[in-house]
Amino acid sequence: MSWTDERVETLKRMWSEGQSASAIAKELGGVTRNAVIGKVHRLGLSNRNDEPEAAPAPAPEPVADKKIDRKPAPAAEPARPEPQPEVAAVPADPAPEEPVSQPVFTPVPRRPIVPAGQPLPPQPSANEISPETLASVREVEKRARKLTLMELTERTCKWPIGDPATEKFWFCGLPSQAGKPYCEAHVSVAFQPMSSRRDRRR
DNA sequence: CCCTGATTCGC
DNA sequence: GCGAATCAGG
Repeated sequence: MSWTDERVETLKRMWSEGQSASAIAKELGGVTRNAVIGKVHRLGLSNRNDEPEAAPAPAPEPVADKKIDRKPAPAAEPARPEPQPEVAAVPADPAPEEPVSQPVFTPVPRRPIVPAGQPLPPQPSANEISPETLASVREVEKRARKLTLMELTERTCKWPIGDPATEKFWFCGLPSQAGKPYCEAHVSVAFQPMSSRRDRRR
């Protein structure tokens, strides 16, 4: 495969979208992520920042006859946001945040909103999940790999376990179902078929 | 071990 | 110019 204009265009587009080199390589086909990265560098767009502002400040230093020893160059780091893969798909909210206290001033600015200690796992609160399934899930969670956010991959179950406000928090991490964000057990509780309950005929 | 981008260097 | 191998890191 060669870098046709079209392929380069796709590369540029995806790269600017924050896609990873491997994802781009996969999309293009016929190339490895190394090839993509190599091309990216050759095209000079390794820096995924195109902020209109942030003028590099030319600072020509017109005066030449000033024997001032300049320091190597401050080189200010713009600090890029680095688009992290969204984990927003996390179901439920085990620890409901204290909804902003009244505009009235309160002597006690904050209270220990964290009961902590309790499992509180039944995420999909609403729906009815068969006790068997639930028990099965609880069982599976005992074998959770307890991964941290960073350790999650496309192939690990991203089901959160525990209370994010405490140390007792981690992600399931067991092998996820192909294409799904969760392992088999968690997929079963995450994706309810709209009418899990005995459909009442009209 | 999974993955990420960065760099090197023979082709 | 190309990209595999390698490096450095989360």
